[in-house]
Amino acid sequence: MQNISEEKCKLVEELGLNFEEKHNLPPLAGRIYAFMILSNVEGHSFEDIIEITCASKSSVSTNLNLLVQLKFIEYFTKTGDRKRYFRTTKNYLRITLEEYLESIEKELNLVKKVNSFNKEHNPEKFKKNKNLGLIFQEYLTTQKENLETTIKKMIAFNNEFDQL
Amino acid sequence: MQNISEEKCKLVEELGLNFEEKHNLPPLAGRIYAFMILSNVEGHSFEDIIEITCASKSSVSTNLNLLVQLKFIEYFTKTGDRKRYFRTTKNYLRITLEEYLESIEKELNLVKKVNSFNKEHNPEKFKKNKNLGLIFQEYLTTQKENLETTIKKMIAFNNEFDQL
DNA sequence: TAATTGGTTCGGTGATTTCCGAACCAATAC
DNA sequence: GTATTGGTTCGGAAATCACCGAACCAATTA
Repeated sequence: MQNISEEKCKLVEELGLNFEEKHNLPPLAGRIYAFMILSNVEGHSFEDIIEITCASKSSVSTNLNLLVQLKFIEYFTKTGDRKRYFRTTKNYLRITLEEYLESIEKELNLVKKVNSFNKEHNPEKFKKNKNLGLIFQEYLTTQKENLETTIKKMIAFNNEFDQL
Repeated sequence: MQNISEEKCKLVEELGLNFEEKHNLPPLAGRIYAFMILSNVEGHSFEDIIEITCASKSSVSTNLNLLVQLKFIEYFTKTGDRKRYFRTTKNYLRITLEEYLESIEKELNLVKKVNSFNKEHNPEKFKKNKNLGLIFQEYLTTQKENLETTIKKMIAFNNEFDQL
């Protein structure tokens, strides 16, 4: 991290680590993405990012393409300029939530499967843990609903914003 | 996976993978834990687990100890028997939720930090995304509350159960 | 045509992870 | 004391990952 304030640098490190974990990104991708979220500039060139992250051309290329492919970032061009400029996609928060939603749905299915497996094959155990299992299922369902309404809110907000 | 039905075997694989991801466990630990959750028997010996998982003594030892240390499982002994018997801890669901809670709290803090950073350093950007940021923060807060009430419910249920 | 720019692809290296086998240790059985 | 049982510890092998540099390519400029 060059030429950026210590505060920003630290926050990039922390936020980058978070993306790394939550979205299974390579460290460099996490840092690039974190940097963009904390940046005011609308569009960073390939070169900018090399300089800022102190990484090699090849690594930056790979990781930028990964982020584009996963729709965390997008790029645009300027006429008469061969460079590509990168920025976070407008919907990055929504994409994050949609990812969570998918993962919660997967877990909810799994929990249901486990519950029904134990109900059939280990009835004693199921009886003993029945209520806990149901509480957990209920929890996941609530999480799911919260996610769904939040995503709807975000979509509504974006639509409203686009019409201005 | 030896001597267990194909259905159980598949579910162990799936559930194990889930634990692996969600709790950052080594694959073998995930499978051991998954197997125990799907099992009726109250207490599996070291040998049982070696046989079931088809893993080496050393790996099983390491991973059992890891699971004990993380409080996913616990062991007990029988008088006149040197073996240790392992079972899932009674509170494994609650522990899972408490882990989630911690991770949500961390994320909520981070989001607040990012919001206040952008508010100070990138006011334009902050203004544009203000509402989205707040919606996200609100979402995290709701998740947190849901977690907290669920944990309380589980504690209450366990207390009630213990008194029987 | 030759040189430069913007970026990609490929082979390899160092770090990390997961598991194994062998040696080992401590408690019990003979 | 010696053998067996139950389990731990240690060194290393195989697999995976993140990153790098060098070679490369395609479009533009000189």
